[in-house]
Amino acid sequence: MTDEARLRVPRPPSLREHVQETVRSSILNGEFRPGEHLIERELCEAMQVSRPLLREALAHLEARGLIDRVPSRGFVVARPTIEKVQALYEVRGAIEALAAQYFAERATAEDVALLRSRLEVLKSLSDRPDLGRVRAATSEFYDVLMGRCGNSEIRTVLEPVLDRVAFMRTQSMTRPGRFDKSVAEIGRIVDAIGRGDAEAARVLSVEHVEAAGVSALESLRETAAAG
Amino acid sequence: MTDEARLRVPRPPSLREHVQETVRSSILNGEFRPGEHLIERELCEAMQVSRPLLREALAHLEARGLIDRVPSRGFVVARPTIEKVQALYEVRGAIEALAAQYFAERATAEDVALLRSRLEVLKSLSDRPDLGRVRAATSEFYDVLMGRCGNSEIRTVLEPVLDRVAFMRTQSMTRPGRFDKSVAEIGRIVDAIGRGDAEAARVLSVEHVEAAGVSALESLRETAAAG
DNA sequence: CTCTGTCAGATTGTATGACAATCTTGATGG
DNA sequence: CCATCAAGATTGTCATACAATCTGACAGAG
Repeated sequence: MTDEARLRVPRPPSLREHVQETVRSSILNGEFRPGEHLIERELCEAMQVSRPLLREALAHLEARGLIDRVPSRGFVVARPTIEKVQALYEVRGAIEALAAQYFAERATAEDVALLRSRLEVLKSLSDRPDLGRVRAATSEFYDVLMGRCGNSEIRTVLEPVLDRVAFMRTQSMTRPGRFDKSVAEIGRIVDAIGRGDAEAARVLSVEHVEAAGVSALESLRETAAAG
Repeated sequence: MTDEARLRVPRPPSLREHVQETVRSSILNGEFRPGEHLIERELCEAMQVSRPLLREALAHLEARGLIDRVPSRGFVVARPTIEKVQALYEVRGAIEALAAQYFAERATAEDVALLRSRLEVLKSLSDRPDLGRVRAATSEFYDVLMGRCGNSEIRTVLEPVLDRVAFMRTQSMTRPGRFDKSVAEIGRIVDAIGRGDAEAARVLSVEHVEAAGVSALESLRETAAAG
């Protein structure tokens, strides 16, 4: 780490950043549904910010693929199609596998311990899987995985992908048995990482995301058929 | 493809999109140098657009990692550090390998032929490697690879990564012998794809990007030492 | 009763102008 | 030569405006 980074004094997040994160989390936690039209004036009033500022934030989220722009209609929350979800899970698998591999190869014992502790939180939720808690714990697990895998750019690439399948993930997590299975799979990945077995961590990650993708697609097909 | 997509009438690109692409290409072709401060008023005047519009475009580019925001100082063209470039090449390798693998597994004969034709253009530049032409031909090659590999999301993830190493790539391409070697490596990847050998395409891609990364890091160290 | 054309309202796309907060620069004085 | 301070430049944010476009409702025709 350079001096520049070490000595940086923490700044309060800019207003725009705050707006951005507010909209983002509203989408991630399902407050804004996929396909929903985001009306600028309403959002401005709700957050008490100007339209240019809001539009900056929305442009940011658009670039991350979380919302789509429809010409002359404005922004809508990105709607997952089967094809897109399939593609996203494939990409997610490749990147997450890379993260797990590097984590096994490069992380310190302390990093591994931290990852284990995040896994324990996930395990502890197994009996009573409250959706909000599961989301938070999962997000914290990934925060450690992405942040300490020894590749600073994995986060910038993986985070948008995770955001875009967040909606699917909460859906598929509510399928009976899927959450427990998922936690068990993650546990095996962490075990491999703990052993320093990068190849196993990689393969298990690919398999984990593949299984998650199958589950997500199933629930997507169900809701598509139901709706 | 749905009717919705087939019947869509082409819209002129919005002004904002145009601004965004103009700034992007100015960065990619080196008109704006890494670390350079982008002064909003100047850009507005040069492009004859309003500041809110310009800032929307910049917010978009910031989300893609092409420019950085420095609090109270505005936007600067992202400056590649050795760590970041290293990390970006690692990520690029994983994603590009996935693209090559899927291309080998999923693309039609027509797709492969198109990819080959793009490779031929690259080969034809070997004797007189004009930088602009090389950039254009490389970009067209990747356009086919990303667009026809059978995973629509690889582009959304890989394109920003390629943008962010574009500067390094042009630098490393000017190293004696690197361009020819690179084209030869790409040729072997395309051959593997042509044979439908997905595993070979994957491995060769990883190796290709690794070699490119080594070359990029070498030239980065040189310029860092020189500057 | 259904279809089509039209019009009012809502919403976006974009511009202008403004102002406080902050940063940079250069001048001033010790 | 160094420290200090003032002036200028630039960003962060806002309010407002207006034309272009879309939506939905309504009226009229078949």
